[in-house]
This record gives sequence, structure tokens and C-alpha cells, in this order.
Amino acid sequence: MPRPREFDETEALEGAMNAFWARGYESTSTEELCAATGLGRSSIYNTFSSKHELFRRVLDHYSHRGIRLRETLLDNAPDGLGAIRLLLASTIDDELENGRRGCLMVNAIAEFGTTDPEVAAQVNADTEAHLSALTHFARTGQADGSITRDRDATEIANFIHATISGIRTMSRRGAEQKALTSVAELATSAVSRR
Amino acid sequence: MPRPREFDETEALEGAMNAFWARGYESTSTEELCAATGLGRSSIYNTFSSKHELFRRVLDHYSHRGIRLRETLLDNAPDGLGAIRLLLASTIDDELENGRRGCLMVNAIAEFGTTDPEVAAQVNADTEAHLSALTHFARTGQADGSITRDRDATEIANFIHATISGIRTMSRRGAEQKALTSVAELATSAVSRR
DNA sequence: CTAATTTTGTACTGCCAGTTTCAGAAAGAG
DNA sequence: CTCTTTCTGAAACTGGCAGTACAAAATTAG
Repeated sequence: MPRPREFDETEALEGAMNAFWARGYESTSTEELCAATGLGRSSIYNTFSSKHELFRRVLDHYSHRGIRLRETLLDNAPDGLGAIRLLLASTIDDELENGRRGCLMVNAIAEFGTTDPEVAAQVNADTEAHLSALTHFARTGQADGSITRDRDATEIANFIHATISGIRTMSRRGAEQKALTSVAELATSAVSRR
Repeated sequence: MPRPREFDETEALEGAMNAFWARGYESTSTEELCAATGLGRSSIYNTFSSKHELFRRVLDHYSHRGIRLRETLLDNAPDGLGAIRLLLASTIDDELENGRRGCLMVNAIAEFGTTDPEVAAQVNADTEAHLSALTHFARTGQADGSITRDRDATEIANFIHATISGIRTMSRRGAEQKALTSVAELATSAVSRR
């Protein structure tokens, strides 16, 4: 009976995500969010309540999107090390193809630190998800012989996670592709079985 | 002949640096800057022209401070690998003792990206300085046999730089000390001669 | 058609930020 | 002492921001 929405909520989130991703939270104005989503102010506030709520929804969207991307990507992995190699390579591809925006979660951590409990909780949840996937690959690799057994799988996961953060930060700064790939290679060889 | 300043410019910069470091650029208000520096609005604007200029001065101060810290720290290094180990350890110490603020440069990259040319230039300059020091240690280590020769010294420098960024980001997020040190260890062993 | 209900565009509001102004204070040169 | 210069503190200014109000539009059930 009511008037239906003229837009797709997910598409709107995608637009808002791109805006926040490029310019951060504070310096993205509601007007820019209107432009990025294609919605009017009313629709944004009607749907997402506030800028802060919208940002939370965006973080959520980003996180699930990442999980989905990783799932589809890593079906093709030959072994544990291959999965990690693929992950690093696709991270770099993403950066090169999408304008070196870095990682939205890293950007959020840098901007908010732990001052905003809700944002912090979401970042931590995403980190946990990422780490648990990485730990899984590390264990797989240790079982199939592609990854070193000198270190605990969780340590390897942490290390790769830190490396990815580092690479994304380098990329946002504008580092050369060569530099990104060489970091990825060195990190890969650090966890591979020798 | 004129009335002299009642404050020390460097101390003021230090205060402003701490404020920006903790809360980022946008969400640090001029009022907070007054509180952090101990100055009044007039004095700040009289001395630093604008919030943005003050931020640039802060980045500069931070950069030089980092270079100085590294110089004094790394006199005691036994060899190339030892220098890198010391650097990683002191990074972690700094994080634990100073409230997990991450790296101001990384925070600036995350907040501004490359949208602000002046900030970008300063970040790049600091990166170059850091990388050239790291390259020096890598070369030293390759000469004294403590660091692997499988990789180019510049690649090793990039890798360690990325690792430090990653560790500082982890720390700002609030990761456990254990996690930080294990990442540092894994990175160290990745570049050490086997 | 009409009534009910929700969305949407426009215009508005209040607030708070960065910045400016200005008058008074402080200090040294002559 | 006085003149000049600069600093300082308080208050005012100005623009832009997040958020709101409201009327018109759109849709469908009855």
C-alpha cells in the first residue's frame, strides 16, 4: 500500500562505501553522500538514520563483501600457500584497478582509533573474520606441506594480515607496483616451507 | 624591541602533534589544539597561520623526531639484522608505552590519501628518509652476513617498512602485544640469513 | 475514485568549526 | 619615560555542516 522505494539499498550502500573509502568519514559531507548514492537527503536519513549509522552499515557491507570475494577467489587455490599467494595478488590487483584507496578498515582504524566503540567493534569483527580465514589457510598449508611448520598457524595468519595492511597503506600512499609485489613475494617466501 | 613570546614553539608543536596523533586531522578542533598546546587561539594563528599549516609543521616535526630517534637508537646495533630487530622492538615499545596511537604518517595517509598534495609530499619525503635508512641497514647486514642476499636491499627495506606500518596499524586497533611481537619476529627471520 | 501510507525534493534550522578582529598588555630602544 | 612593536585573550564573525520539517508525489488496497 505504501509508495515503494525508487532505489536499491545495496546500490546506495555501495555508493556511500566508495565515497567514505576515498575520503574518509569526517571529510565526506552529506552532500557528497547524496551525490555518491544518487539519493536525496530525505531518502538517506529516512533509510539510514544518520551519517554515523550509514557509516556503520557501510563497514558492514564492506566486511561481507570482502568475505564473499575471498570465498569465491580461494576456491581455485591449489594449496595453502597458493591461497595466500592468491590473496596477496588479488589485493594488489584490486588496488591497481580501483584507484589505490587502501583498505577501508585500515582507514577507519587510522581515523577513529579506538575512540568510537561501535566502529572499533566492527573493525575487530572484520579482523577476526579475516584472521580466521587466514589461519585456516595456514593450517591447510601446513598439512599439505606448502607452508612452514616453524610457526604457529595463528602467527602466520597475523603476519599475513599485517602484511596486507602494510601493502594497502603503501598503495594508498602511491607506491610503485613493483614495490607492492616485492613485499608480497618476500612475505610469501617467509611463510613457505623451505 | 617587541614583546617576546611566552611559549616555546617546539613544545607547542609537540602538544599539537600529540593531539593530531591521537584523533587525526579533521576531528581535532582548534579548541583541542589550544588545550593541547597551552596556547590561545590568537597565538596559534599568529604563529602557525592556519590549522592546515600547523598540521604540516607537525608532520615535519614528527618526521625529524623519528629520524633523530632512529639515529640515537641504532648506534648500539651490533649488525644490520640487529638494527632492524632493534627498530621493530622499539616500535612496539613505543606503541605500548604511548597509548597505541599508530604511526602519524600512516594515519595521515589513511585520512588524506593523495588528495592533499602538500601532505602527500611530506609523507613521501618521510617515507623516503625511512626507506633510505632501512636500505642502509639492509646493505650493512648483507655485508656482515646477518641478512639474506637472496633479495635486493631496497626490497628488504620496503618489506620492513610495510611490516612496521602493519604493526602500527595492528597496535592502533588494539591487538595484543604477543601478536605484535610475533609479526616482528617472523618478519625478522624472513630477512635474516639462514 | 478515494483513502491510507510511505517516499522524495526543497527549504530551513541551529550549531559548531575555523578564522578574524581588536583592544589592552608587555617589553625593549632611544 | 615614551614610542614602537609584537603578543595575548576575549569576543565576534562567517560559512558550512548534519539533521529536520513539510508538502507534494506516488502507489496500492478497497
